Amino acid sequence: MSKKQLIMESALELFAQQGFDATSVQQITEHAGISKGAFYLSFKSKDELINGLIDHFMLSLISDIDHVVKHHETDATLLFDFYQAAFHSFQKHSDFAKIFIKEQSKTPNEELISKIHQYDKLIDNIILGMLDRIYGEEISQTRFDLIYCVKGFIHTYSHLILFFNVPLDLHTLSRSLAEKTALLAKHSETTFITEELYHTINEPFHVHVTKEQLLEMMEQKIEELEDSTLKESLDLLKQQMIEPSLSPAIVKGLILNLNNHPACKQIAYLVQDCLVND
Amino acid sequence: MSKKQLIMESALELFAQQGFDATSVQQITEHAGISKGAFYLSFKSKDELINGLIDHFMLSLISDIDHVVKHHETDATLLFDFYQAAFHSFQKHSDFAKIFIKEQSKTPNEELISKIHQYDKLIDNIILGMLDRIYGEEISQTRFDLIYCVKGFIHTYSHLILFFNVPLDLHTLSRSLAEKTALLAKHSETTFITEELYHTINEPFHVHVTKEQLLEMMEQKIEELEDSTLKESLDLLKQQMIEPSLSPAIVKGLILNLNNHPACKQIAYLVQDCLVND
DNA sequence: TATACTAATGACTGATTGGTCATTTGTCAA
DNA sequence: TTGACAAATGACCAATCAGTCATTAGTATA
Repeated sequence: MSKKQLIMESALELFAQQGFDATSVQQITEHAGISKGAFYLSFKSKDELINGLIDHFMLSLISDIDHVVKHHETDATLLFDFYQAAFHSFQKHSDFAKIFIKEQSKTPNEELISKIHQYDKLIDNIILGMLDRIYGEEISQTRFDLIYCVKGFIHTYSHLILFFNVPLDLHTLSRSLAEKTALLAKHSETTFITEELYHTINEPFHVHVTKEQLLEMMEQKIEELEDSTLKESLDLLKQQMIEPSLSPAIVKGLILNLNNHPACKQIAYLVQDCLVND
Repeated sequence: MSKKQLIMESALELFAQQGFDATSVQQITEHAGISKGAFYLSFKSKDELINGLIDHFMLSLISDIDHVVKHHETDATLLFDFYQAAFHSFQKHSDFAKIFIKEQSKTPNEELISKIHQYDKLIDNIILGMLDRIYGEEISQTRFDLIYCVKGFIHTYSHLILFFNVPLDLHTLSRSLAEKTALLAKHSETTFITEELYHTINEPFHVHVTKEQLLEMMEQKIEELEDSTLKESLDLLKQQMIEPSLSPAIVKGLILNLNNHPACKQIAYLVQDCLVND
């Protein structure tokens, strides 16, 4: 076993027990039976070690479930096998999994958050691909909500697997979740996460809507809408963006008008951003 | 605002951004505009502050959703109102909620983990009570699994609410989750979490606020409040706790007075627990 | 004004951290 | 045995932490 691997395994165990911050490099090297200096021959810093661990686990998990989804012949047992693969992967790398669930969104390291978010998107895509393949058009209204439900199931039940030392029947669990997922896919009808919302969430950093783009979006919305109050509010706000003339209170009120209608919330958000920041 | 409150609010903001460990007492006191020494006049240690914050938020959340579940007349909209209350509470105390979701089972502080686990069990009981009330025998095989599904839904969608700065329609979200929960309750059949397993995981427990602690909290609240009705209600209930003399109807009315004011809901919950159980 | 008391301060302590580097140890070939 | 080189060490550093305490500022009473 290479020194790097030795360190990673020692660190893993301690991180799972105590978390990143609470585990010192000293502890890691003592646990691995090496000196502090030797640690820094293998890793440039503690952060580099953490990054390496995250990469290792996430790639392992993702390739596990991706393999199941991609190389599956009949759709009949796909959901079941997906859950089975996910939970097995969690169990196999339980120390990794514990860290991942515990330190989900710690904030000292911007790079790390972005990395986890990227992996999360990959998982989303695998789940979405699976659901589309099984249900096709049937779930066109609820496919993004279904992703969140599947991830919610995995999260809560993983907690059970990882943090309670009881023998669990993963076969029954996977069967149970496959049944639940199928029920939601076939009968759920209410859309909460629209395609638009989903894409806004998943690209929050790169999304920069220019003033021109926003004006165009407003124009389009005005044509789509029926309600005259909303149409008028949008039109006034559009003019305000081109040539400010209204008082702040009026602008605020107009934005509130939009906020009251679900179909306009998204655009209200963008308009507010644009008019407040100018 | 008392110094204690000032510190708690300052700390809250910083904890939500950076986490517990990454936030120093120095930072908190600078943000609050007081000296480091003054911090230790209000709190015995940093841990005591953290404990205080957890207690404050969890009791607030629990009393919010408990109130909805207990005082609901028709079962028809109960699920919807439950989700609505939960998400509103999360949004209202979004800094608290962020901390709770981030640092779930983090610190090596044994006491804190146990505390959070105990609150989690309280929430489980409220959810279970709600589900039993709506569906009764119908869900006898799946009631414990349903708890985990409801919590899974709340967890994933809370993530959306808390960590992405987008406008969300909580009304639609609650409707959507109520629909999903109803689907699972009515059609799901596979049991994974048996009664035995559930009780193995959750050893019995009580969050116990002693009478003395509660009296002290009431005392403090009386000083904070302005409204004379609330002050008087609290004072009468305090005397009632020391030396019962009022009729049950009066006590009930006084508690209702408190319930009408958001800032007192949580203390109302505790007082009710104390006076009803005695 | 003098006195008594509490509230508030911030320099300080001792412990711990991530990271460095002069030194030692181990392992070769010559 | 020697010399050359890499591998490994751990004392050390600056920074930071939670928590303390002698001192000062502020306020109310006599």
